[in-house]
Amino acid sequence: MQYWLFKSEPSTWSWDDQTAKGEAGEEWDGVRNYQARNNMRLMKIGDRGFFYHSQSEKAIVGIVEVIAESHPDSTTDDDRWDCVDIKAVKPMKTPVTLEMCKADPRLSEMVLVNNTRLSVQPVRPEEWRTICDLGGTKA
DNA sequence: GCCAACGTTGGC
DNA sequence: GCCAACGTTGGC
Repeated sequence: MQYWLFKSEPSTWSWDDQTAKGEAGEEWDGVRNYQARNNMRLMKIGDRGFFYHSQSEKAIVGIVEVIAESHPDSTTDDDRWDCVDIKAVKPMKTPVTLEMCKADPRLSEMVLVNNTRLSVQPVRPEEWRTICDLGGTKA
């Protein structure tokens, strides 16, 4: 099982939008970046991810689960772009802000901290545990 | 709102 | 195949 992080601007697609979809989940579409797409192609059903709000909030706000593996992105005819489906699992008890991640030495090598622009990124198991801890949430 | 970082495009 | 120009993202 792998861990990931999904980044979204709350004004475009927020945690509330995601939870409103319930068990049915939703496509993580609109990704037009090869690295992010390649990460999605590696995902398996049951993999877990953090849901991160960029821009104003800059915090990990919830946990999601992959419910469909990579398939063509329905929002484009361009066959270069694939996406997965994810569903909300649970919110973080306390949102884990970017500031907290930067301040924690255990997270100094996190992609979120070092490559701010990558919208779908891998998370190491130890980073996953650290963030769950900071967020007061059991994985 | 600005700007740095990064990715992509297109001319050569 | 290189590299300059451009566009986009996201933190500040």
